[in-house]
Amino acid sequence: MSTTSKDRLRLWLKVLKATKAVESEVRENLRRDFATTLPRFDVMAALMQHDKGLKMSELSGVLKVSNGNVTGIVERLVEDGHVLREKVEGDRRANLVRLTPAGKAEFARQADAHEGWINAAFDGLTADEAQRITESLDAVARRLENGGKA
Amino acid sequence: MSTTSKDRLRLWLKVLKATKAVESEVRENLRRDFATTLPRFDVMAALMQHDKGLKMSELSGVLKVSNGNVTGIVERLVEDGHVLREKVEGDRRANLVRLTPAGKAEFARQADAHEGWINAAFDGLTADEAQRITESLDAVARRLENGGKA
DNA sequence: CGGAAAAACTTCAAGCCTAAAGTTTTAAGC
DNA sequence: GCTTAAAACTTTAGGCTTGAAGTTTTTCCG
Repeated sequence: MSTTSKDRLRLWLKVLKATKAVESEVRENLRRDFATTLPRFDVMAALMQHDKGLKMSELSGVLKVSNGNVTGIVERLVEDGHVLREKVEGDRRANLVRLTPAGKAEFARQADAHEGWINAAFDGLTADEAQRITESLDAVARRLENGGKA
Repeated sequence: MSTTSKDRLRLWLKVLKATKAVESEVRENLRRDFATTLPRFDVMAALMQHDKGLKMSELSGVLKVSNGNVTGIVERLVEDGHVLREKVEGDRRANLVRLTPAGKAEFARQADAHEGWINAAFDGLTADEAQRITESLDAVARRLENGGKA
C-alpha cells in the first residue's frame, strides 16, 4: 500500500537521524577524550573479543568492511602501539593481529567511557521499549542479510 | 544500574547493525541503478524540498555536514548537470544552488526507487511497531540535539 | 612435479568527511 | 570614512571507505 510505504520511509529517516546523532556524538567524544576514531575503536573492540588474535581477512569479515580498509586502520593502530602483527605459522601470506597490553588497557578505558555515552544517549528509554526496538530491527537486519529474499 | 547500561549498549549495537545494513544496501543500489552516491542523493533531496534554491551554508545546515563537504558534492552535481549555481542578488559571497529540470527528473526516478528499497527493507514491520520505534528514536535524537542536557 | 586457480593481502584511484586555515565580501562601530 | 569583526565560501591535510587491480603464497589436480 502506498501509505505504508511512505510511513516506512518516514520511519527510516527518523532512524537514520537518531543514529547519525548518536554516532557523531561518539566520534566527537572519542576524538576529544582519547584522540582516536570510531573505526579504530571498532577494530580494537573486535580484537578484544578475540584474545588469540584475528587475521586481516577475519577482521574485515567481522567488521564487514573491505580488506583494503582494514590494512590502513591496523597500520595506524600499530603506529599507536595499540596493536601488533604476528607471522602466522605455516602461511606466509597471512597476518595475525592482536592487541598489545597497552592496547588492552587503553581500550578498557575507552569502552568504559563509550558505554557511558550510549547510556546517556538512550536515557529515558524503558527496558520494554528497548526490547521491542531490538526485536524489530533484528528482523530488518536479518532480512537484508538474506539478500531480501526472506 | 549496570544492567540497564549494558542493555542499552546492546540495543545501540543492534540499531547500528540494522542501520548500516539498510544504508549499505541503498548505497549499492544507487550506484548500480543510477551511478550516483548517497551524499549526492541527499543533496538533491534537500534541493527538491526547496524549489527556490538553497545557499551553500543553508545546504550544509540542513544536511548537518561541514561547509567544505558541500562544496565538493555540489561541484560534482554541477558536472553531472543535475544542479546549478546562481549569483545571489546583493551578496557577492553567496551562491544559490538549485536543481536543473534534468536534475529534478532524475531525482524523481531515484526517489521512487529509493522508497521501494526502504519499503522492502522494512517489510514485515507493522505500522504499530513502526510508530513506537519512531517515537522512541525521536526522543533520543531530541535529547542529543539539546546537548544531552534534557 | 608443474601449472592454473584461489587465497590473503596491499596498493590505487576516487569520493566522502571533518576541522582548521585562508579568501573575499559585507556589516558594525566609532 | 575607516577599521575591525563577522559571514560565506573554498582550500587543505588527514583519515575512512570502496571496488578494482596487483603481489605473493598456497592449494588443487592431472
